[in-house]
Amino acid sequence: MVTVEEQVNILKRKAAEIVSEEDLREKLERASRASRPLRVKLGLDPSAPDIHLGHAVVLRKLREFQDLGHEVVLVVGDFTGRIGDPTGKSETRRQLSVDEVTKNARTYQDQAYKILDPARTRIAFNGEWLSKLTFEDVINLASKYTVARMLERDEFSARFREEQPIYIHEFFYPFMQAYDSIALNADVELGGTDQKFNILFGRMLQREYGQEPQVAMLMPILVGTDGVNKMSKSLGNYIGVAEPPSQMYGKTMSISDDVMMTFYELATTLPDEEIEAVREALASGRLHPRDAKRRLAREIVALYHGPEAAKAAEEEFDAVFRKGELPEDVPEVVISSADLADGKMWCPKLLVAAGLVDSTSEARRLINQRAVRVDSERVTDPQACVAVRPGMVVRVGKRRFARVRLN
RNA sequence: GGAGAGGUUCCCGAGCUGGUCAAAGGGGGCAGACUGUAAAUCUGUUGGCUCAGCCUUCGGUGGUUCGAAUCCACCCCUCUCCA
Repeated sequence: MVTVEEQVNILKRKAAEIVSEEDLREKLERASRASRPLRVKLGLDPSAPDIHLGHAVVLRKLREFQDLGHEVVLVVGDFTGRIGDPTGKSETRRQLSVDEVTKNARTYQDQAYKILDPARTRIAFNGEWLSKLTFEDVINLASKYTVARMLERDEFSARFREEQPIYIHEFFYPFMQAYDSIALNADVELGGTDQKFNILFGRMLQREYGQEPQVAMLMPILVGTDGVNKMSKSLGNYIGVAEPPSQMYGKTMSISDDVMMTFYELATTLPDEEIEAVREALASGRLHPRDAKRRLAREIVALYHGPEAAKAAEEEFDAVFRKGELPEDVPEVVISSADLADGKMWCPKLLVAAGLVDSTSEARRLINQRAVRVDSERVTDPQACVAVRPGMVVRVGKRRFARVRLN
């Protein structure tokens, strides 16, 4: 049996903030005495089902709760998703159909189980309770908070200051998320530090509804591969947990040295001492940053695909990018022989057909920029026609490849 | 409801005394050089089309004109102030 103190120590590791640690300890104590697990909640956005290393930071913490015997509830925001959330400006976020939500939730679940223990995970859809609230209920909820306090939220205050529109219904998102906590009677809610407002909101609302407030556990936000913005699907700077080993490895190698240690801390499960050792070796110059990053990439791939795959990914990476060889798994594209004239095809057209570029205009530009190769022959003339042979490899830039198959 | 400011290409943001505007500049993206597929730096490119030309773009719809992102009318949307 793990003592409460030990639990607290495990759980606070790597957390950015806990509101409050005292509450957590108390809840753990009571739970332990009553041999009842804590109910730990995480909300999911059903519109972007791909889980990346940023999510993994939070999921891993959830896993720790599970390993200590607690219960995890993943709340799929199907209701929230159906309403559509116009964050930012003009583009109203697309409303999702019921089918899409279930499909996305499924994908999410599959990916999340790479980290979580399915046996101790419960999935809930918030439409289950939110769709039942009456207008009166909603008004009642809304009466618990003031506009001024709502505007304390960073995102709102910034938009207000910059005279950007804030729609009334956006004020309801914190209420919805908080109500989830009430509906579940959550003991703990996890999230990134960017969720602080929403999660604290849950605490306040639970108190209003006579529940014991949940503990807010905030995990650090992982930066994306660009090293600047937070990792997110929409920014395209993410490494997905479901990505193939070679991509994971490559993407990791492309992050900047500056954020490498952050990745060591948040994206690997290495013990603190190991990470410290790497940091010191780097600082003293004993370790080449490239080699530190190679190790990082191996660690990350191994976490999701196993050590074998990590090794293979490294070998392939070396072959492709250090020796300039072709990757093993060049995606095949089928070209219809009906599109050929005399066995040849206009090069820009070929690139479009191969799905390597979006338009012939783009292809022309890339050819002019000497970025296009057919079987390692550089194409320099945008007018060029190339003889299309099965098995030939078309390449754009360093990382876009396609192997041609006829018909 | 009234008064004012605004809606421009992925984003920010010029242009708005009508043609020389596919639209300055910056950011981001992509590509090339240099490298460690790092960063920094330099260079090119960034609507589409078999492309020295043509086609579609500047909130929407109509109009004026040989010609409109630029002028006019109406409409839609955002922000500020007043009520």
